[in-house]
Amino acid sequence: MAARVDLSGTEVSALARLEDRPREVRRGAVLQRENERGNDLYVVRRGVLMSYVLLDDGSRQILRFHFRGDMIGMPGMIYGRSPETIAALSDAEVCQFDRAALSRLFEDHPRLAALILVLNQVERVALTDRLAALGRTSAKARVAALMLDMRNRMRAGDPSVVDTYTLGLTQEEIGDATGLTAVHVNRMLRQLEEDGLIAREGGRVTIRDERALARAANYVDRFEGLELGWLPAAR
Amino acid sequence: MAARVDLSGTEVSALARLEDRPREVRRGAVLQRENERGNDLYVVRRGVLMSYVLLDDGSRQILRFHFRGDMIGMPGMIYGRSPETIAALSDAEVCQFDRAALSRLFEDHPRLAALILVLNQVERVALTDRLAALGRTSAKARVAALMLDMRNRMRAGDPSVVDTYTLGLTQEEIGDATGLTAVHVNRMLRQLEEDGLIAREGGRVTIRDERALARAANYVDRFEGLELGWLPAAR
DNA sequence: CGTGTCTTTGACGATTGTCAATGTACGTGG
DNA sequence: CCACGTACATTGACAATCGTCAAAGACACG
Repeated sequence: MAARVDLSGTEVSALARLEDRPREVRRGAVLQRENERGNDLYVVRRGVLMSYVLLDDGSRQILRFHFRGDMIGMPGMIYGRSPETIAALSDAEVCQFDRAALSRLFEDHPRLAALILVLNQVERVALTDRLAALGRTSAKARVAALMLDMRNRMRAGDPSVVDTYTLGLTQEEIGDATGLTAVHVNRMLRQLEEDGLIAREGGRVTIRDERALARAANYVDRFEGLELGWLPAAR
Repeated sequence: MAARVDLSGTEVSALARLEDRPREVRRGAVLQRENERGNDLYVVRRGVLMSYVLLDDGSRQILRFHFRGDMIGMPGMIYGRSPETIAALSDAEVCQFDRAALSRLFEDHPRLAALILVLNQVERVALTDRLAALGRTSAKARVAALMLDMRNRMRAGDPSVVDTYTLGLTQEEIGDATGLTAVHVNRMLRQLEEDGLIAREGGRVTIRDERALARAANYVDRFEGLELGWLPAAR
C-alpha cells in the first residue's frame, strides 16, 4: 500500500499491528479449507499461495495466485465457512489477524479502510479479466496470459525479475488455473516456445517476445492508472 | 443492506443522501463505457443492467448482471477509466453519487463502510463461482446455472417470483455471459427443456425441477451464511 | 405488409479432452 | 552408490464438445 499513498505515522503503526502475528506455511500446506470455518485474514509476507475450489466431479479451478502483500481469506471471514481452499505453492510466511482487528481498522482509519476497498476492486478487475479469458479466448491465449501475469506479479515484489522467472507451477496447476487439461497445456506451451514467444528450461520461463506474447494473450496490465486522490484524509 | 443489519437513524439518512440523485436509464442505454472516464458510482433502484468487456476480436464477455440494490461502477471509480461497459437491459433507474460522497461515508460511518466491503466480497465470490463454471463445467451446466441464478436474483428483489420469471435476455446475451455461442445456447436450452428441467414460452422461463437443475448446474446459493456480528458499532 | 431481430435447425469442422504409453528428474531407502 | 518409486512432462491416436456457416421460421414493430 505504501507504494501508492503517503501513510501517516499512526496508519503505519496500525498496519504494523496487523502484522504482529507471523506464521510459517510449508509448501503444499493448506491454510484454509473449503467449507470449514476460517474467519481470520492473512497478509502474505513471503512466498506464493493459491485459492481454489473443487467441483463435485473432482475437478479443480484455481481462482487466484497470492503474492507478497496480498490480503487473503476475506471470503472466509464474511461467510461462516470459507468458500475456497487456500494452499501454499511454496514455503511462505503469512501474518494472521482476526475480524476484530479489521473492525477496529475501519473505525480508526477510514483511509486505510478505503484502501482495502481499492485493493479489493483491483482484485475484482483481475478476476473479471480472467473470466473474459476463460469465456472468450483460446487455450493458447490463456496460457500466454498466465505466463505474462505471473511474471508481472513476481516482478512487482522483486524488481530483479525481468524476463526470466521460476514459474513454480506444474502443468496440471496451469491447467486448473486456465480451465484446460494438463495435456493441452503442454501442447500450448510447446507452441508458444516454437513461435519464439517464450523459452523454458528446468522450471524457469523466459519471455522472449513480450510484445507478441501480450498480443497473443489480450493482456492488459491492471496496476496502471489507479486514481487515489479522493481517499479520506489520513488519521 | 437493511435486510441484514439494524441500521441506526444516522446511517439510514447517510444512505438516503447517497440516493438523492435519481437518474432514468433507457433499455439499451450505456451508463458507462469501457475506457472512458466514469468516476461516479450508482445504486440500482429499478431494472436490470449488465457489465461487459469487448475483446479485440469483437467478442463480448458479460461479467455480471445488476439488480435492485447493487452498487455499480466501483472499478471505474478506482481506475481513471472504466475497465468495463455498463448498459441497461431493461428500462431502469439508478442513483448516482461521486467519490467524495463515498469518502465521507467511510469517514463518518465505519459500519456502512464495512458493509460495503462485505457486499464487495459477496460479489467476488459470485465471480469466482462463475470463473469455476467457465473453466470447469459443461455448456449445459453453465446455462442451467444462469437460469437458476437469474431466478434467485429476481426473487430477492420481488418475492412474488417463485418458479416463473421473465429472463429478459437474448440467446446471444446468454452466450456472452456463459462463454458460448448463441447457437449452442439454443441447443442447451432445448436439452434442459427436453429433460424436463425448465419450460419456456414467450420469453418466460419456468423452473420445473429445481433440485435436478441445481444438480446439473453445480449451483451454490451464496447469499446464505453471511456472518456480520463482527462489524464496527453503528454511528 | 415489409423489415429487422431473434430463434431454430442441420451439416460440417475445429478446438480441446481422453486415454495410454513413454521418458525424465528427483528423492528415498537399501 | 544403486535401485526403486513417484511425480511430472511429453507424445500420439482418437473422441467429444462446441463453434461456424447457412438457411429458414417466428415475432414484433413501424
